[in-house]
This record gives sequence, C-alpha cells and structure tokens, in this order.
Amino acid sequence: MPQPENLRTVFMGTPEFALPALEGLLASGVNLVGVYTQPDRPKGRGKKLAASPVKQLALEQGIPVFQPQKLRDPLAVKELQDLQPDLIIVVAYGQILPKVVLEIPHYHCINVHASLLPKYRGAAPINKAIIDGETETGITTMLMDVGLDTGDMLVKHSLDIGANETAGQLHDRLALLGRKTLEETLHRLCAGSLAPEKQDDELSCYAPMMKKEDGLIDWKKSAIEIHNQVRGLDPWPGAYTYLDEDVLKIAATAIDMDISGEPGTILSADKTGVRVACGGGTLIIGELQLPGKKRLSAMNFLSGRPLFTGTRLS
RNA sequence: CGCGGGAUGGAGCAGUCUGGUAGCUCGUCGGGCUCAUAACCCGAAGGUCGGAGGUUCAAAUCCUUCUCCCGCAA
Repeated sequence: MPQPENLRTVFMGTPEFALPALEGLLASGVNLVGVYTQPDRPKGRGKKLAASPVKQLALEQGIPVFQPQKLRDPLAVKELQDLQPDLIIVVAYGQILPKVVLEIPHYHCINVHASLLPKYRGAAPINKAIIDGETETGITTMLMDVGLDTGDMLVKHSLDIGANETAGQLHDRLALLGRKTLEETLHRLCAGSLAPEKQDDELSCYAPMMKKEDGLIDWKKSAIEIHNQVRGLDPWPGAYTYLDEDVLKIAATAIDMDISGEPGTILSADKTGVRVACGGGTLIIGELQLPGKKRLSAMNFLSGRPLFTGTRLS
C-alpha cells in the first residue's frame, strides 16, 4: 500500500468518539477526499438541527461533507464511487456499510472499534464492558466485512478499566487510544507489516445499543452489580430508581459489603452519601438527581430534600 | 412553535395560589466541649428575592415584558 499522502481517503464517523481518530488522520497527512457523517438531526431543547461533531470538524478543515440518509441508496453509492477512494476509515459512523460500499475502495475498509474483539461487537461496547464488570478493554482495528464487527483484526491495544471509572471517562480514554491505534494500523499497512487475524466467533459477544430502560435499578441485585450498572451508564442514559413517584437518577456510587437490609431500603443519608441496602451488600450513592433538577452531591441534595432511614426506593 | 422545571445570603431548597417583620438544612467565621471528629453545644456575618415596567397604602408574592439556566425527549 502506498504512503498516506498518496491515499485518497474517505472518513466515516459521527459522534465525539470519532474526533480524535479524524484529527489523527489530518495530522498523518492522508489525502482526505471526503467525510461521511449522519444527517443533521433535531437536537437540544428547541428542535434545532445540529451538525454532528465530525461534520463540524470537517467543515472547519474544509473537507467535503456527505450526509446520505441511507448509504446503500444507489445515488449515495454512485457519489462515493466518484470520489475514487483508496481507503475508507470508519469510526462510529452509525450506519452499516453494505457489500457494494465495502467493495468501492481500491485497498480496504478499516474500522476502529472500542473493544478487544471478538468480545463486545456492536453499538455499545464501552458501556457493556463496564456493566459486565470487566477490568480490561481496548481498541481493535479491523478489515471490515459484511458482518457487524466481524472482520479480520489488524491491531489491538488494551486498557485497564478503573474500579470506579464511568463510561464517560472510559469513552474519552478509548477515543484517544483509538487515534493511536488507527495511526499504527495505517503505518504498518503502508509498510506491509500487518497480518490480518481472523476472529474466533466462539469467543464473541454482543453489546447492543443502550436503552433508557437499561438504567432501571433492580435493588435485589448485588451492590457490585448495581455499582457497575451505574458507572456503565454514566453519563448516558443514566441509572435510576423511583423515590415516591419521582424518577431519581443516581451516580458516583461506591460499595460497602457489610451491613444490609431489605433491598431498596435507605439505611442512612448524610453528607457522606446515601446508603441503600441491596440484594448483597450496600450501595453508597454520592450524587442524586430529580426530574428538572441537576445532578447534586449527596450533601447538596439532602440540604433541599432530606431522605430518611427506612424510605424505600423502587 | 416538541414537553416541562427554575432564577430567594456561598450551596441546596421553602415561602408565591390566599400581597403586609425574609425562613429551613448545610457551608463560612468566632467561641466552647472532646484524646479525637465530616460529631455535639453557643454565637455571628452574609440577601436591593434574575433585569425592566405596571397595579397597590403596601409586591419575593398579582399583571406585562426581557435575559439567563436546567430536566425530559431526540
């Protein structure tokens, strides 16, 4: 494969996660002939159309932006063919590339995925890894095929997950590692020193897109499981329970194995946190949030809304 | 016009419907108690109640308007 500056490259990505990778490509000197991103969508409190982070960066850099509703639309395919890409690089684009698109570039379609494949294929690998209590995850680059994250692997780098790390924090670290891993992948592909490795389907598992309901806490679970759920869904979609009729979002949890009680019962509430009995152990909640309010530390929350021992959360 | 909540000492809230002395929890500062404390006791400071206009003898509270913030949903 030729050197980067001689590669007509198309980048496909949408959210913030893809930004470091795109910045890396810009820095590496590849010939970026186009950026694909999801169409502008209504966003925010009004209903204003908002450009994706990737689109904003591409516009700043003066790179042509394409936003087909459906990539497999014949017109969109034609448009992509006309760019005559040598390479397509996909990072959290949000659309599945059909076979006809995968066959367009002269060399490869490369994907940067936020897990140690074949584990956690799919849309939410970062969240799922934390929820499952994994202590290690990483980035894998692969040659794309028609399956979902099933292509042959190129470069893999791992990262330890902190015991209290949130999905948001891990997301940011993985995005940076993604850039580094992509740069290494390109470098070695150009040098011809990379041997694609097949994925072992037996070891694979999927991380489906997170839904709002995934945040509902089942207090009969152990404190550790709930702690993992809380940080795995922080900052989005957030873990929640019910206080009377109100949705109560919780964050910044810690666990304590000794005392317990009827699951969902508040054992104590003071400036150090709100302790709630779980199916096994106690969960200490450091931050809480009621509808219409912002997330508050236990101390601030309790100043305006005292909680009492014995109150049941559900 | 997507739905909704809010702006009150440094923080979080109550008070607004039913106008009439600005309140609660916490923090801060000073003092005390204690081997000790994110504990407890005593005391103090700190607010033109988001801005402008109006109604009224009187407005945090009622009316008009402006600005800003936030939750949901996407």
